Amino acid sequence: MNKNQSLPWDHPRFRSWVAVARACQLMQTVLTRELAELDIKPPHLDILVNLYRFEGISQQELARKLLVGRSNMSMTLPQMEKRGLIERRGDSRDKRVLRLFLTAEGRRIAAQAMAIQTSLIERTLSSTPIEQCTALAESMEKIILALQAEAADEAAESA
Amino acid sequence: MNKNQSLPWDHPRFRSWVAVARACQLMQTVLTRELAELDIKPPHLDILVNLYRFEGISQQELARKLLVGRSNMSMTLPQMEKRGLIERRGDSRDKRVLRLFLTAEGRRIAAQAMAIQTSLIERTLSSTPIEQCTALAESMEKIILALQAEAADEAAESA
DNA sequence: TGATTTTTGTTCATGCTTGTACTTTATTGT
DNA sequence: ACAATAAAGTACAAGCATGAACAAAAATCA
Repeated sequence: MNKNQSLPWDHPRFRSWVAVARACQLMQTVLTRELAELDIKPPHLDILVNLYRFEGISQQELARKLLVGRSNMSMTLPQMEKRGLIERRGDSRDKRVLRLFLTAEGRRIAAQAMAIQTSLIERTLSSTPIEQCTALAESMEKIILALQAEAADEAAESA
Repeated sequence: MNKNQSLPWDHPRFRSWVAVARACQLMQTVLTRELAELDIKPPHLDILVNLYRFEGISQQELARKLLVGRSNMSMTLPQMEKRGLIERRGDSRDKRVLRLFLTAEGRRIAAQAMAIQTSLIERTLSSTPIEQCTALAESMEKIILALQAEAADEAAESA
């Protein structure tokens, strides 16, 4: 036998994380389907939400917040601009940066999309009590910090 | 003002889920980097793990477990077969299905990849006590069930 | 000031995932 | 047995995300 005690799926933390990953994947799938009626996808929602909160942010800053590459923004944002959801204005002080704003239409779609997402989350997590959600958030914050440290380490390694 | 109480990011469950999603995204990024030394990516690891556990599974069953489309398997598995990680043998009873097996090399890579993943998870979740991980897993299981119900609903709707 | 380095954003080639249409083989119903 | 339906796998085109190479502008610093 394969000394079963060392198989990954017997480790409690491993099992926990597998569940987390699976839940995320499913949430993404369902959210994608529900956002289809607004003709947008989860990445667009992430962008809209961030522009809603942080008006006038630059493409670079937005990419950092979303944990994606700059080129991703360079591909996606012009599409959203053509669809009239956002506007890109050059910064007067620094001619390199483009500052991002929601249009009226963008704000409207953002509100609807956030309502859909919020509803989905509330529905899905309704069986998990608030205090457990809070504990969950705290665990995740710690994990996020640990992972950012990992990422920074690897980046430094390659430098 | 925008009646702040209704803004999504003020809802505790919303905030919790945003943290979960972010943690998943970071975990995926770091895992991708660490698996690079074995020249595989997270989807390959998922496949290897499932073949490790469920030898002789069909492509269809594998796709279902991984929550991806059949065409995905049809694209990915031949690549892995060419790289000598897996083997596909026709079922003698049902000539439609291909049953999947790890090669010796595949088993070797799978073990190394699982070690990398386990180590990453243990490292990252080390600051979260075991009993909290267990609670986390239980929350996630409930969420998974809720989401599968959602998915089934929407599938039935379109039927 | 003038040269070097950083920063911002774009472009392009690559690879992954998805959905749809299609072929082959099993199963079901009459 | 035969026709109709369902299931397993494949092929292909389209959409996204990524990383590397690039151009323009700003910051650093000598």
